Amino acid sequence: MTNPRTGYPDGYLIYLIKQIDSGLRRPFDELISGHGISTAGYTALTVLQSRPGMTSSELARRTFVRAQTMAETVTSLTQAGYVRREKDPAHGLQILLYITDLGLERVAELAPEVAHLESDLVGALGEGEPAELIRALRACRDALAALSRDERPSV
Amino acid sequence: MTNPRTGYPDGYLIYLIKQIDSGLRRPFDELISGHGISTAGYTALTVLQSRPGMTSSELARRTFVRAQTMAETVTSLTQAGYVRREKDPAHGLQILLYITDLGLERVAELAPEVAHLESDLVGALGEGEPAELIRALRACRDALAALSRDERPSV
DNA sequence: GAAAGATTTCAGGTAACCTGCAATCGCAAT
DNA sequence: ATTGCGATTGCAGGTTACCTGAAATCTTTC
Repeated sequence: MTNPRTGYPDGYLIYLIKQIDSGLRRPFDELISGHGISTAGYTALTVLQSRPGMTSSELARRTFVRAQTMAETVTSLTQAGYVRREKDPAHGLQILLYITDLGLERVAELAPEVAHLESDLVGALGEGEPAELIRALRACRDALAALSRDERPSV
Repeated sequence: MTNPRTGYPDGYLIYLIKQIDSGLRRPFDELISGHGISTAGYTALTVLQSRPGMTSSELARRTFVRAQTMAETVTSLTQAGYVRREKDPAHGLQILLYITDLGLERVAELAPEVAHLESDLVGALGEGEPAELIRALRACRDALAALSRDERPSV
């Protein structure tokens, strides 16, 4: 009933994460809709901003979705002019993705509002706690990545 | 660009939460499908387990979804025999929800596997860190709840 | 007792996932 | 070299979990 690793009921951590994600969905969608971009698209765009030249499949692995799902997202971003596709000269098969100036513009436009929502989210936390929270969540994310590598090398 | 409250780029905390939620989706779905229950249904069921006698609308507020959405989930749980609906004698309109023995059975069945997934998730964290993480996430959840109360008293 | 608010229900729609299948290419081993 | 395997990409078809809109019923408030 009570998980010795967490000190709370089994599944409570997972429940909390799902609950927060659900609670973010609406305010987040409100922010970005009206800027001509979807939630999935925004996520992909921010990853491409910090890591230009990824393939769609790499992007899919990083965000824990199937390659086919990410391909759809990337297609609409490309059609909107936020992402540019370039054939990899070394790898005839792969197509490398780059965020365009227009894409950078959209992300920059949204940054203040996203930062504001994030500040609301951590508003009740004390000094240094948000950084600590992020550190812990990164460890969880990495654990999940290791899990999905082991269990489904590629489907 | 960098949020002074988090010490990380704007939106990174939100990104991490969405990423982890996405990473949990597949292993979690794998766990519970095959036990005749959906993700949304499982969530509602665990809440009803700890707080019997809620209305569907209350449940909706708690999980940050619209009342109509929760009504659908509750309908299928009722049809499956996991939830019992009882007219509130004091409030002719409200219908109170109770988890049934069958519902409790399903939740109990799944508890070990959910606990295992959760242990994997926090596997890289040190002594006492999971409890600290949960505490911080609860504060974030409460901040979100306050937000949604203020901005949309009820739509 | 009428207006305002909340709960429930029905109807219709969408975003973001999924599986399955096929074509193409790189790479390694026979 | 050719055969076979894994990875990337593309196309087709579904599902889940959300959403809005609108109406009926009941409670509360003025």
